[in-house]
Amino acid sequence: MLQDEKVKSPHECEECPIRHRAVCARCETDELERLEEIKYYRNFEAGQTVIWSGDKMDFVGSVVSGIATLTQTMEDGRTQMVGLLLPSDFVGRPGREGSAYDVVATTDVVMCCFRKKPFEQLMERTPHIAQRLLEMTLDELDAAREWMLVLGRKNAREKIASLLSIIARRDATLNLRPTEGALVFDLPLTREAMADYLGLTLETVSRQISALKRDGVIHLEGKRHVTVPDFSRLMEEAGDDSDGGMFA
Amino acid sequence: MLQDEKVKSPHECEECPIRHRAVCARCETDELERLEEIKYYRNFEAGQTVIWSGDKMDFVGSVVSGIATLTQTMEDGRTQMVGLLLPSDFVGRPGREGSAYDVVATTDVVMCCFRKKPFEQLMERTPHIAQRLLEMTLDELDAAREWMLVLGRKNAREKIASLLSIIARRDATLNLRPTEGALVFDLPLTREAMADYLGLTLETVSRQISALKRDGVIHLEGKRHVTVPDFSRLMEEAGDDSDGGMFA
DNA sequence: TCGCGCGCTTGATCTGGGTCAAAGTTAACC
DNA sequence: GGTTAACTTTGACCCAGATCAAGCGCGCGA
Repeated sequence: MLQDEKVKSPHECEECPIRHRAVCARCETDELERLEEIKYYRNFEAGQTVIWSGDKMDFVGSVVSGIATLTQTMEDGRTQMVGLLLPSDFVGRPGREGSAYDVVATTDVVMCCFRKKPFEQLMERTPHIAQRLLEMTLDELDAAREWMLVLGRKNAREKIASLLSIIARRDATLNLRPTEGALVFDLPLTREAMADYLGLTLETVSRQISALKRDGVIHLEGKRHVTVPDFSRLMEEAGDDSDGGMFA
Repeated sequence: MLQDEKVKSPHECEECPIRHRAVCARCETDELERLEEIKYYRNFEAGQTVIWSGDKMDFVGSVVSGIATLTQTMEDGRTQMVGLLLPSDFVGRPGREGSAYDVVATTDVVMCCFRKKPFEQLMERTPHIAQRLLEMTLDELDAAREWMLVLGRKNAREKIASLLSIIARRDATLNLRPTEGALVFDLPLTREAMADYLGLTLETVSRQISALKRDGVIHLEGKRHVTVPDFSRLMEEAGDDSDGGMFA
């Protein structure tokens, strides 16, 4: 299962791209050294499963680069994505043996891993880590609740618009692109993955994207490259007016 | 807005019904004394709004008794419940000014409150509180993700069965009822509140409850009193087979 | 005791999105 | 450079659940 996995030469925490957003964000230099002792890197290829639901997890860690998804599957095969893991997001749960979800890399992914036991011990002695993890978990909970509204009460068009606006927004903040006028980004998900995220079928996703294109809300180049000429228009289509603190 | 609110005479933490499940669960006696200094009780009547979405929160706290809900509302009035707060559940978010959701008491509720600032300060000096809060938040996140599957992929009948089995399960653990054979409990929610939880209309909720009754999955006395003759049958109807660790 | 209202049930009809089917696109791989 | 397979689009049709509309029944206040 892991034969195609390569181990990259480790790099220094101080120059890590997610140094100031991951679990380690609040750590002082000495705390970082302690973390550095127990960390290692793992690479996953696009499509590869990082962790299977039910498996016991012997590590926790952060996504350094790439995108992974958290999904739940019913016996009959219906699946629902329950989390989208971007760089700096944390994987695994301290104090729990197994994973409740499948974690799958949707692009090539580099993860910064810590063996679970040592990490848990370190966490007890290092409040900065627990504090940051609490903060991140609360943010994830807010995001999950936002998605409950999307899943429970929005129609297909609003769902697509919601997903696009979220991807656009995080892309703008991650890449710090100027955002003068039009937003431009690449969809990191297939139509099927979008459907799994939104509780739709891939056909409906395709139709609604076509409709948004036809109505001029978005512009498409190829299947994945999206231009949003007017972000507030997209927000309107998503059903949440207030322009989301995008330009705060 | 708060004129009908009464302040109950405070009682001792040591004999508090949620002593061992709330944020304070891990606190030692001395830590509890520190908490006791900044705590106060508030009572809310059924139907009363505890916190309005967007309001700045000057306190955080635990539900001591009764049931409250967390809901999100869109401009056009569509609402989605995003959390169900039972005794011992925590309300409010340290490190954030305003509430993102409406918090509404669905039954009479007693809350154990802490002024936000002092609580945050105390939390910094008391890892036991932060640890417990992290644990509770991770559990809430798991519950939220479970609901995302329900909202995104289950049909109306499965949704109702899922809700019933969750209520049945927590009722069994809270009240420590023997659970020999049939489960019996009262629905703490109106049909409309169930609909808001499940992303359905109240008519569909009503129809599906009638259908489950007709099919012998549940038995109803009045509108609220439910008997589940065969719990595993209910689980099957909910779409998740594995009998949920109910008898662990 | 009556009547009013709220919460609930049930029926009739409509429709958004699912399902099934087929064909178009793109990119990877001989 | 052509074949293939994965991904996507589009069309036709159908059904689960929404919507609209009546009525029921219990509890509360006068």
